[in-house]
Amino acid sequence: MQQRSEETRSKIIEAATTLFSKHGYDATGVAEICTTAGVSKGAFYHHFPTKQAVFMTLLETWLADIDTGFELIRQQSPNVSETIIQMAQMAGGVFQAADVRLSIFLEFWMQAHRDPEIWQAAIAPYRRYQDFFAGLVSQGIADGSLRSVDPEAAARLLVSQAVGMLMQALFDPAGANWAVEVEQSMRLLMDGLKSSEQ
Amino acid sequence: MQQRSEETRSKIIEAATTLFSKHGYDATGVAEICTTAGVSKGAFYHHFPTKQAVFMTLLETWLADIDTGFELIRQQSPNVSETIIQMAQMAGGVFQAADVRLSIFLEFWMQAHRDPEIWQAAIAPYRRYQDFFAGLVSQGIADGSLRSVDPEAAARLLVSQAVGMLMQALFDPAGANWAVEVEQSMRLLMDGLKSSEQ
DNA sequence: GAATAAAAACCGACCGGTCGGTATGATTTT
DNA sequence: AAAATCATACCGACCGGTCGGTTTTTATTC
Repeated sequence: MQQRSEETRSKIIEAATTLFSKHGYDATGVAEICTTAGVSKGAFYHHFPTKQAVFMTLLETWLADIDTGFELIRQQSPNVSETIIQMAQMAGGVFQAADVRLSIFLEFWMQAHRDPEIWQAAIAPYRRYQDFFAGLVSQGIADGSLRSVDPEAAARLLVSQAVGMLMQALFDPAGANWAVEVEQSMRLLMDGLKSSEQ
Repeated sequence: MQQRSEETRSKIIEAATTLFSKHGYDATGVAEICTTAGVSKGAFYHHFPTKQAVFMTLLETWLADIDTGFELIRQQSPNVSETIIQMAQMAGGVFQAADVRLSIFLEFWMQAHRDPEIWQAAIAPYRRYQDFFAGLVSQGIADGSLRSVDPEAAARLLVSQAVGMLMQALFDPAGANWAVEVEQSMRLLMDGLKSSEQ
């Protein structure tokens, strides 16, 4: 049994998660992670080859979470507009619960912008989301619920909206009740995309 | 004459601008800035009390630029939808020309998120933009060109869209011709906000 | 199941190097 | 010559990562 090993590993990840989001990636020292996790530096470098490796692990976890969440929603709701709004609501839930994760996304973007390895790990799923929404919009157009717009463009609109909201919520958390605002904005946006017949 | 003094100061700012955007704030050392600017460390700390002060100076410059740009556009174009789209186009211009500045905004957000001083310097103009667009939308509703929506919500939609596009352009510059995409998305969005009569 | 060997996990002192900032003196400008 | 401006050497703190050694777990043998 490697139970102890898994425990330390998860303790490291947990500590890294909170510290990265609180102080950022660069500002968080490996030593700090270790003390917070109640683990020695040796243990840290036993489990992860480098600080960046921890970051990558976190990233993969977040992305996987989002993927499953999206897929779940898509299966449950047949209506396209409602699907998208529900996804926004899910994002809204993330806003509230996870000050923790949110900053990491930002930090991650910074890293991705400079580090080719991280960029590769990120650009793929990112483009998947683009396609995902384009597919949703196409579906909506096909079933007549949405106006006949360019699905790619509409998808970019949706993704931009989500990203922008995420950013604002991160930047000015107290500026609004973002969980509410997200839904409101999303409905407004989807209203603009709805076909005039319904 | 303080001509020499001004020259060194501007050389420092110029070097800091490019280096911050290329490697980020943390990763850029004061020494690096100095060598790039062809200036000694003593000169640096004669002109700026701290590295952060340079950053703040840059920030104020960007914000002032945006402000004047917006005001200019608003004066030139009386039509609300067109005004907003033109602003988006201006943003598109920024996308292309200024890889330089773009990353700094992101970096700036990171800093702002942690440093109360920077946050204060940033949140004020940010909320100004929010109000600015809310005002524009109100104007559009009043003159009958826009649907009767909540101006605050619509403004948030617009700001989110701009922010989101900015982020995507930064994150995946080669993923699309963003100058074009921005206009397209903005038109799509504004179409959704237009009153049905025109 | 006790003993033992091998492997995995863990510890914490330590290293090379970097960084922001300072101290002090030289050089220019007025 | 006084004041502003710039150059250089330097400091202390810190950081990511290494390393030799210790403890704990697992596998094996009797």
